[in-house]
Amino acid sequence: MPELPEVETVRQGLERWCLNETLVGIELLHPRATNPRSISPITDIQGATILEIRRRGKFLWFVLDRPVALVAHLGMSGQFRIQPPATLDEKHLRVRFLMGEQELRFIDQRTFGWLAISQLQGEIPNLVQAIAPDIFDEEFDRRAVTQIIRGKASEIKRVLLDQSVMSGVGNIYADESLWRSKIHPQTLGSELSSRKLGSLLNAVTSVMSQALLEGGTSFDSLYTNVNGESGYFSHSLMAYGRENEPCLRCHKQINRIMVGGRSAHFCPKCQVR
DNA sequence: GGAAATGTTTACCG
DNA sequence: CCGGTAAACATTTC
Repeated sequence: MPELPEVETVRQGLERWCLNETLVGIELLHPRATNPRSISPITDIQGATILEIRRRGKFLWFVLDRPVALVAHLGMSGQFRIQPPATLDEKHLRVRFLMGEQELRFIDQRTFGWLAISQLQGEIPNLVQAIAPDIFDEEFDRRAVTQIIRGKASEIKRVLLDQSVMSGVGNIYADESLWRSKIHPQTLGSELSSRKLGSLLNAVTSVMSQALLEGGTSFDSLYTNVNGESGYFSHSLMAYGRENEPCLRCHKQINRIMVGGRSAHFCPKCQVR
């Protein structure tokens, strides 16, 4: 469940089920589930109590009754699930956390996701320090981000995916935001006016807010909330995954090109360079 | 069989 | 330092 609305959906589910729970048992089932930058084995936090679940962009972390946090990134296919201990192990179960009544399970088919123990530096774990605030963060500075983007000689789609500029936007919401604000994905950051960037940031906010209300985007059972339920936003996609289908504004066919090594979907009539 | 998939990091080149 | 590309990670699906 990888972009901001999906990760926030997971965070809310974890908050509902894990707050004030103590991790009485931890079982690691796959070596790649631990990020190499973890300062200690995940099993070291056995006995810790979860006080808070926080998020910045696509990164989640559990605040514990200890000076370290448990950080998680879902990568492409990571999931957290809450299950009764009697439930059969999922095929790609990577880490099991035994809590009071339930198990918290980290499941990940492609193993690009990971967990890590990280030192907290103020509010933010060390592993998340290089990640810029996302657009819903109190610390998000619209004016500063606009200036950073205008200083980039790089294609706007790449800049949107750059988590050190602003975080949380991935391939789906980048395409959707550019479609909504009528910007061609290969327009250079330096070519965009502050006004145009204002409408882009508004589009990022609105598309991700709407997706969050619908429980995120799921194309299949790989992307679900902690109860295994899918979100509905895939029905609202205007550009992503709609190659050769008519633009819902002007009816011209949606194009797909590669930008920064990722697919970019856009309307060649509405989104001109 | 080939290509692509909601992501990040690193190495390398200009 | 900046920007761009390719590869790496692993599994599944079309």
